[in-house]
Amino acid sequence: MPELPEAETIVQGLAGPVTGQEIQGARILKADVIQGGASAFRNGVLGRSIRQVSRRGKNIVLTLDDAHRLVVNLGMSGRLLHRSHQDPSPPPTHPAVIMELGHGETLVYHDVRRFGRLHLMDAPTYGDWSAGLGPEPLGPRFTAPRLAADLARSVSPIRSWLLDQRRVVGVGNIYANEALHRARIHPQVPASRIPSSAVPALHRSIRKVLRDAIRARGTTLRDYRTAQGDQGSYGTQLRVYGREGEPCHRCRESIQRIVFGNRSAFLCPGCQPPPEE
DNA sequence: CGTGCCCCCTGTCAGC
DNA sequence: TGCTGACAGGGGGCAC
Repeated sequence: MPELPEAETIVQGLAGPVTGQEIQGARILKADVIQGGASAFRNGVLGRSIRQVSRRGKNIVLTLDDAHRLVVNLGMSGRLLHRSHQDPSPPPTHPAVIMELGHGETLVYHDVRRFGRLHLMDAPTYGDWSAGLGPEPLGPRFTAPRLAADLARSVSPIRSWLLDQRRVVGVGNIYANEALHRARIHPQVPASRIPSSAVPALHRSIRKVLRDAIRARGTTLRDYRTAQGDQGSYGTQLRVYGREGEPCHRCRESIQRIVFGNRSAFLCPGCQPPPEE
């Protein structure tokens, strides 16, 4: 579910409320979301303070005062919610982990499908993990020349390439499809067959879609919520994702849905010609 | 090694 | 109304 814009929005909503707070209690209701064992997790977080809230790709990273990192991957349906004592909103329906912060405040990991994971890492482990991921698409190391060089080394369909977090982080199925439509590239074009002249447009499209989605506080299709439980509004700006049969805003042709790599891809057959042969 | 396919799990919705 | 199957923002594991 949540891609970079959703994770970024959660980080922005969480930083103020939880930075500096001590984790005074940890109730693990669904142990299968904890990577590496529930008791090690509980022992590792109890009594620690949250020093910083940040993000690596789609993952939310809580840096603790002993330099350990609590990495939260939201999977398809995960939410990371800050709740205060007098919170008027109804209590979460599928809490998996509840961390108590004192003053009646809680940090709740909520996940219906439980594809998400909470992983407590020591500093070296975090470094290794992060080093295995691709560049941040909104960061300085993600440049059009680097993208062109990286694309040239893979025969994967470009949509699959964009979803691979070792290549570039943070792009998921919604924003991959949106960026490819803007760049007028068919999702099944092999990465290495994208002409270098087309790479700057793809680079620009990826960054624009992600930035615009952050501004809209993400896309809520069903499960995603901000740290305060609110919905994101980028759904109204989607040009292809979920619009099968509706007209392309550019050329009025009917948006198509195709399936490969076990996932739906959405495209405009007028704007995004299929790869030859 | 790179690539593609299956599966993890629960909920919702369309079609019958 | 209720059943069945398809499908859903992700990613790990495994076969080739």
